[in-house]
Amino acid sequence: MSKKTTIYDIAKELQITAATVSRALNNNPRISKNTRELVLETASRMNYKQNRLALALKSGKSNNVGVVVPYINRSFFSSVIRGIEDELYPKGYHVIISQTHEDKERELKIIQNLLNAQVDGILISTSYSNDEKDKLEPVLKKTTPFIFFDRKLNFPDISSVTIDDFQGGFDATKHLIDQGCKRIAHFYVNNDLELYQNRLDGYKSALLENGLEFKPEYVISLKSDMEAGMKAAERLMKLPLPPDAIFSSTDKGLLGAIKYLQSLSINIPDDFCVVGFSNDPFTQFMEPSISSVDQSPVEMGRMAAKVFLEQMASEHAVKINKEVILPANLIIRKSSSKIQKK
Amino acid sequence: MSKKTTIYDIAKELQITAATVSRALNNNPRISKNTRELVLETASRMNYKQNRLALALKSGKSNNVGVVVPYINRSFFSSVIRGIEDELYPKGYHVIISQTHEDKERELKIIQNLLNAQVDGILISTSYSNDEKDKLEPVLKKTTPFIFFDRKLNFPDISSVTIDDFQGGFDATKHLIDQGCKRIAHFYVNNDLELYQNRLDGYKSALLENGLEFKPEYVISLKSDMEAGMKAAERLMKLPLPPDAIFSSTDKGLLGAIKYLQSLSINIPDDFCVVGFSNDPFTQFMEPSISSVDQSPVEMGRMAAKVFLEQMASEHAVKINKEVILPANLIIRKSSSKIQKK
DNA sequence: TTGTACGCGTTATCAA
DNA sequence: TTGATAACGCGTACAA
Repeated sequence: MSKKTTIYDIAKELQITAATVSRALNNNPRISKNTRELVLETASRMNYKQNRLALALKSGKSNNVGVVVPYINRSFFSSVIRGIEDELYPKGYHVIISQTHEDKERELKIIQNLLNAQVDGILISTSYSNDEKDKLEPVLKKTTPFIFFDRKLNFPDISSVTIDDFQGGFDATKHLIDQGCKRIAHFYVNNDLELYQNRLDGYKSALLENGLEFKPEYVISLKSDMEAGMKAAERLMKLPLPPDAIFSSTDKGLLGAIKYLQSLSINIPDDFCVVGFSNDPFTQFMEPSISSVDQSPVEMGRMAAKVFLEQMASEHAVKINKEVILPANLIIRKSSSKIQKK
Repeated sequence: MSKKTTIYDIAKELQITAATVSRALNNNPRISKNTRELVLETASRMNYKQNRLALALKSGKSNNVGVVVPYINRSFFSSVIRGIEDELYPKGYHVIISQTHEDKERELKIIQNLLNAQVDGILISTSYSNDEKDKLEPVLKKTTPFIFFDRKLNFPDISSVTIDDFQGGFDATKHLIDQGCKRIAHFYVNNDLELYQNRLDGYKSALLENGLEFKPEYVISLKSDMEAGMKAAERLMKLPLPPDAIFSSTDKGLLGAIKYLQSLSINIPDDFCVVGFSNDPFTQFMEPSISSVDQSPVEMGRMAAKVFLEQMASEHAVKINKEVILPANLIIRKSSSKIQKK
């Protein structure tokens, strides 16, 4: 209805000047207790609300932070955002969400757009690409702080928060070996994100350290969905010497494999053990429940936010390049508990 | 590095005035083709980016929309947001996310905050409360468009997008009856959100229309978690005449019940049928897969965004009060397929 | 302690 | 077709 009240309205009402009102509102010491109280009172009576836009324009600080993810309704990403928001909201920041739909072009546009909107920083989990590193490069040269989480790109001077994917891959594989599995296959997701490579490396390393041979035919490249997982499992089981376990870089892919194995009446975990990656919520509800490597998404979000805040605090200092690597936590459930299941 | 270039920088470079630059940039017809091209060229050369903040202050339109939910990492809410963002981003809007943590005080502060940030509208799924209707009321009187989705409050002149919870409850119950279930229990979530009441009403209505008696002892109030679901099921099964089916308003609660029933070696669906509500992703992966009422969250988000856009389009017209009710879709899976399961 | 004046980056109005 | 100027709402350096 009525127009929004500004400090000018309050000033007029009180026969003083807008500057005085501003001072009163901002707890500026250079003002009498009397007028301050008067202003405060009138402000609340007139239902005054500060216009953050004007403040932002004036100060050059919008108090908005952009968060860019492929899709916000993926459990992992929404949880990271949960963490970011939890950490940033109390500090007065608002979180602006954008989804790239796993599209590199769109990602670039989104970043430009956020920059136009004068966000104070951008937290991003980048989309797949094919050697298009350069595309993002010019935009990263800006003064606006960038922080990668989970899916990072290797640029100098850009901070990142990731988990230890190598360790995750290693632990999962080692765990399967400890269960007595001898022929461990791996579901690999084939794109340019180095995190999948790291998990694969962890897998290899665990095999070798434990005297098991690395067999290329046991590594299947697939997309992260059930369908692909079923096909991958089928391919594996038709090998002359089929594996007796799978460590999968994707929970969804693993799910497909499980369905396929069950259709063959293969018992999990007695005949075949599996471990996934991501600890997607559904893994704990399945029967059997699925072991998976947890990525602590909420923690990751909080940490990314903290790194951003640090960056802001050290204002004009040299650009910080902080690489935080969170631990990967293997969650052992029934799907790989051959030894002592209850 | 270098400061951001403004239209003044371009103007100076070209020895013209900022107004002219602005006109060129905005395809204003009142400018010569020559200078326009010159400006456009120089702008891109100097890497000019429009400052949306200044534009927002000037125009009174921020092109930001606030979205308020209890927690963004709940599957349902993150999917609604997915829909909202998908619809709004192409129209040039940015989505600002806030979480109430199911806290009414916080919700109010968040709304004030978003209003201060000059958002063009607020899409909200409200938190539980206890008759605190009034608390939100003053803030809803603002000119800024509000739109409720899923969890609505009954205020005049406020649009809403919900699903037909009554129909959902009715269909789920009717389906159980069709499966031959005679003693159907209901998990009810007890708070002031009318949607749970509507589901209960649908349940009652289906019973009565089909000649089944409504028994209060078959309706259990609980919170939406596994623990509560287990206890609720235990209580039901210790009744002199235990039920043979459950229609639950919450998937998580139902999950607990299923775990309990399975611990009693009760076979689902042969001995006992269950249907949940929300179609949480995990329901389709379980064994047996769980029937549930789908709420089309992404669609709901898109629709809420559309209603907002309509509201914006009809600018100074009378406040629109649009109540969109989307259909509830019962998804039948194994957990309630007693008759013709494959 | 308070008022005056300016600038943040843009667009719109009016005049030239 | 272009220029000059005001205005959006706020905070602050400077002057009083």
